[in-house]
Amino acid sequence: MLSATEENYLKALIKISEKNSVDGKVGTNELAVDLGVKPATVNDMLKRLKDKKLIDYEKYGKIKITKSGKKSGIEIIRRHRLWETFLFDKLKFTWDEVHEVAELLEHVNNPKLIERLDEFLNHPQFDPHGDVIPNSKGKIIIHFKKTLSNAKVGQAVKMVAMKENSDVLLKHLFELGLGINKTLKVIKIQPFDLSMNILVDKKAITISNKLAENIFVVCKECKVIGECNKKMCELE
Amino acid sequence: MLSATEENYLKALIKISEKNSVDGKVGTNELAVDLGVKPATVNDMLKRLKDKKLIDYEKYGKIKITKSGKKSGIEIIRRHRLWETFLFDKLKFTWDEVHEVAELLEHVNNPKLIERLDEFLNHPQFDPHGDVIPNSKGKIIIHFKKTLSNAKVGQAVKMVAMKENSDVLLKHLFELGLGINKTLKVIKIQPFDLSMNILVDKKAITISNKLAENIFVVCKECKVIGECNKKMCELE
DNA sequence: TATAAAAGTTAGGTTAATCTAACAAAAATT
DNA sequence: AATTTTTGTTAGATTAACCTAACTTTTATA
Repeated sequence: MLSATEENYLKALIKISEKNSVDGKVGTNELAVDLGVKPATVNDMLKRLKDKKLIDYEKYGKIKITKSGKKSGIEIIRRHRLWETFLFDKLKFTWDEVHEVAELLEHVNNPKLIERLDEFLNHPQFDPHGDVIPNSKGKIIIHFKKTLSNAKVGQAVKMVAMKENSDVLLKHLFELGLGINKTLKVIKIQPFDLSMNILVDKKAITISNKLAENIFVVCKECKVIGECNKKMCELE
Repeated sequence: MLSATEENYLKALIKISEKNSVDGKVGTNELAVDLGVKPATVNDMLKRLKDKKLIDYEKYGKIKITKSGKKSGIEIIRRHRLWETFLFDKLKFTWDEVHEVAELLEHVNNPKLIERLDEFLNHPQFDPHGDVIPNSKGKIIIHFKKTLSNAKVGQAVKMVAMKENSDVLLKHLFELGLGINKTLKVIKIQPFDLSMNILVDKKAITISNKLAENIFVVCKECKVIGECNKKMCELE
């Protein structure tokens, strides 16, 4: 069992090591700054996290999260992002309000709660900030996050997710014949309002720029979600 | 600001003093047993709660919660019961599973979260156990909780709430012309399946016993919710 | 390369929440 | 009323999470 504080350390460790993405190693001060505590406090905690085998760490060395630490940390991130999605989609919080509240809710540790919440939210893939929600196995499906509004005329893209999961959006997409895994080809973009003429299932439809901004796509080459990489991707 | 532990002490104090309803005073051991800690621990906490003016307390005397303590405690109970309702209505937890999870969620202290949740759940008046949910002003509307299935032939009752707030139930009630504050008069009860013929807005309808068990009513005399008292009430 | 700056550590202290063991007061019973 | 039982209190420890102040190691730079 992890305390809320320990969970926050793991989360911070993952966040920082992803930013300084060289070798994923983090310093004591860096962690202290991020968590808003003193380096001495971090030092205490490092001993405990090491005892629990959540980090690899030697005196005066750098901190590296272990596999088990990362697994736990990703679970916290999953909870955080699911709660953010709940607050945004269901309770109508704005995207800038959700983080603070999710920061509290994420420490409620009950696996069934999270699975049911995920189900209730329709297994969302992105939180309201557009960050990927790790799945229940702790796998982060990394795709090259771009909205349809980034696509150029002539490009073929595949829809992989939507920014929000509201009933109105879902219904609208359904009526247009749009959905996850559909291939969309951009035929024309109206310069005036940026609305798009696109081809879906051999049918031409028109969608507004607002809608295009809510649809996440990958380039057609990225056939399997998660296998898209920057060099291959046609989308900027 | 109250810690989760302090919140639990207040909740326990309200619960126990309502049970031993003579003068609402509680003993140290009693509290210790309820909270699953040692009396010595309770003693420490009593000092802190007294400093914060949440309880009245003198050495070797009985504990009495103050007005301010009660206000905070009722707020926790409100959160708890709203979360229970959420878990039951939306996440399809069973009524016996909700308590444990709500016990964790209730300590997330964010007023906007609770107000939005209340709204999202359609301002429920009862939790899945049938306990009253205090309103946002901390007022507990006490009505004589009985379901329509308790009414006798010829009785006129007023609908005050429903046991759950699921979409299916809400829709069903709407289609039948039933809703909060409607007056219902029982015309006949079928002995075979206990289904009822009732009069609503001068229209006769038939409802199943299952539905009748999900509708909370007060006797017609209790015109204003909260002013119903046992002696007056026709319902047993 | 010597030294100053930055980064990291240790020792010792605090607070909340818990404990055990010993003691004191109040209540119940003989 | 005296004694036993129950109830409540105190003192002293522990653990997690924090702190400050002093110290040490590493790194950067003059």
